[in-house]
Amino acid sequence: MELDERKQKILQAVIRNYLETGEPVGSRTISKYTDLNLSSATIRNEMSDLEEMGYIVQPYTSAGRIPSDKGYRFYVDTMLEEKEREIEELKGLLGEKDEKMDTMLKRVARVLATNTNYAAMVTAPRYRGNKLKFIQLSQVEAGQLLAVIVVEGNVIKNTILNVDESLDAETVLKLNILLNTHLNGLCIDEINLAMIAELKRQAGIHSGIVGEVIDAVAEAIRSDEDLKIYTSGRNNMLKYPELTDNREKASELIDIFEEEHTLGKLVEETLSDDNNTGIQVYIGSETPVQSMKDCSVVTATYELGDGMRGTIGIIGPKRMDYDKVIGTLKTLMGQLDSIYNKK
Amino acid sequence: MELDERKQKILQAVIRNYLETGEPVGSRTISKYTDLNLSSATIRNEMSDLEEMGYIVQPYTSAGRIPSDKGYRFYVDTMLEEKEREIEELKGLLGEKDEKMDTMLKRVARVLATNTNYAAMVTAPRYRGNKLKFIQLSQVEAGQLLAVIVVEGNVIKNTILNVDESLDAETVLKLNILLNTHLNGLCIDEINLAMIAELKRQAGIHSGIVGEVIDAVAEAIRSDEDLKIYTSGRNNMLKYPELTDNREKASELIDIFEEEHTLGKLVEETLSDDNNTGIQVYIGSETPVQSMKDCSVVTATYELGDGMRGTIGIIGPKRMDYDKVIGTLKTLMGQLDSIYNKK
DNA sequence: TGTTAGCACTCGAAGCACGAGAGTGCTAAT
DNA sequence: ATTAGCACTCTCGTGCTTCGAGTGCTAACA
Repeated sequence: MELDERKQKILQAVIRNYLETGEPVGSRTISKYTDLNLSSATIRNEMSDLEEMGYIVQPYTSAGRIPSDKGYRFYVDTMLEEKEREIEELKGLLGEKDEKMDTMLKRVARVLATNTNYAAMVTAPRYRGNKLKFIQLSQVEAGQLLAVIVVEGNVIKNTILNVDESLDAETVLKLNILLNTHLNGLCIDEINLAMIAELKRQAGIHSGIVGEVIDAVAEAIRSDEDLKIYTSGRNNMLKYPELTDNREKASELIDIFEEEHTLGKLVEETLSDDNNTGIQVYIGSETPVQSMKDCSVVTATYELGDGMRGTIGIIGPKRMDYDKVIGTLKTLMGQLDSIYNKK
Repeated sequence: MELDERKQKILQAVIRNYLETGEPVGSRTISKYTDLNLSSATIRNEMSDLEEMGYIVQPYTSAGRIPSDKGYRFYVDTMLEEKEREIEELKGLLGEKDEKMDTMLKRVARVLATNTNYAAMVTAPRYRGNKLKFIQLSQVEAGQLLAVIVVEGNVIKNTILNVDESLDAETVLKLNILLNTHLNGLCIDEINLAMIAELKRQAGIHSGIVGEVIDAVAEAIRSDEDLKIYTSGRNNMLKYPELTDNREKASELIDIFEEEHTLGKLVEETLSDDNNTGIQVYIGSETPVQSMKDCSVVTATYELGDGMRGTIGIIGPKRMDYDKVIGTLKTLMGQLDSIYNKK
């Protein structure tokens, strides 16, 4: 059977209507809703076909129809109307490139959540493959060495190292020069064992410290551990009865946001897909996280400068307003881009 | 009417039972439950008295009784059995004094939440009145100056300053020495205008930078803005039907955790009370946050060194296991104390 | 005087029947 | 190919009844 234009129109009408109301939609509604001027009986026949083809389902005999995952997928793939939305609140965020990254991201999450009425998550950019910009060792007190590591994009990482020996100012200065001259401008892949050995050799009796610093640098750049995720609006999930009609479901859903590594899975998936246009939609069972099978997730990758990539995600019910969400994300991407890349 | 020993025993039995079951408790239950060897009829009379005195209430005519806020209050004030609990998982946390503070606190929150089955929050210590330990300026690139500020307790704060001028290494070194010699060991109150003026004078043409650094220091120490709160287990709230029997209630409750300044109110309250023993219990309407009037909140203040104080809070239903929660908090306080203060 | 047994009464929870309404699928007419 | 008509199905809300837990009161008892 073929999905001709009329069937498509009906499918679209069913989905649109269901997105709005959340109720199964019947043939009579469609008959009035569309400009097809068909009677409900005709629509019924068509809907029967659509059901057979798997685009819509009946929750129970003689109820209206609701879209299946396949239906949503078709809708998202072919029927979206790009309505570029203006996110007014977001305008106020621009301009402060070197503002603390985390306040910025936190705010982005909040704006997204309140704007869409879904839950939002934003991951801090992962600086895998990114360049080291600056290292600074300072002796804070005897036996305690503070290592500050700055990575391209002004991401800053502090670590306190405990050292046995007490160092004089000059030694610290020497170490700083040593480290900076050799390591600055390199990305993690370029710091190999040979180089570490050479550094240690030059550091002489302080090779131990160099080792520790290198570890700290590796740690700073290693992204997994540092995967910070900001979320907002998880209570929005409670607004959608189909997601939280019983306690366990609700609890499970709220719980997802507690465990960072669960959300991390979403991120992995998104980032690993290199050739995406930037926006990705997971509908129902398509999501990599099993416990979100009743949700849809829309993710977008943002880029700040060389290879610094983070993810923004919106999590909501399957009947989310894909148009709006995708539009919102797109404008947001644009804004971030113009703040961090063009300028 | 007097609250004689028998009445107390009955009150206690009612509360204990209600804490366990969450169901209104009837006279017959008490009659069997206690070692008083009284018939249900007698208990009924006593319960009638207790109700008249305001310690218990009937949710509706001819149902069992549940404790009122006053009842809980009496219970908490006079009837708690200190069962010092061991929090096994917590043992693993010790020893790492200079570990990153925030991972530590996050973990504390999680352990508390899973251990008690309530929601937990932990605020990072506010270092009001705390001493500056170390300042380090470094030129990261032309026009960008990185200021690292370390406060007692190894709380580290980074700021990037944009400066017009490009400085040579020697100047930066001089500024560092200048700042450190004058400011180290001081707390925010001790850095007055006269001192700032003197510093600026000595900095000569770089007085502008000094000004910015001082601002950054002030910002670093100013606690309100930096009030970080770690939460965990908010989905636990969904486990208690009386808190989340309808959507709005649930949503409102989950929402509380989203807004840091709401939780902040609890903290304010706790910290401002100087002469407390360290643990404070707010029952129902006693809490400073209106939207938590169906909850109880148990907060504790922890101290790390000189005046660095933070708050730990457990939020749950009024029928929370006060014994357990208070016990848990107490042992936890002890552990924190031994890690950070004794050592 | 304090305690207890007995009993009528109250009220919510759970179960059941029933009708209304929305929607379908099929058939026959257009 | 479309549509009107109709019987059928299923959910949802409503009202009714029953059940049981629990109370309050009274009268008897130690």
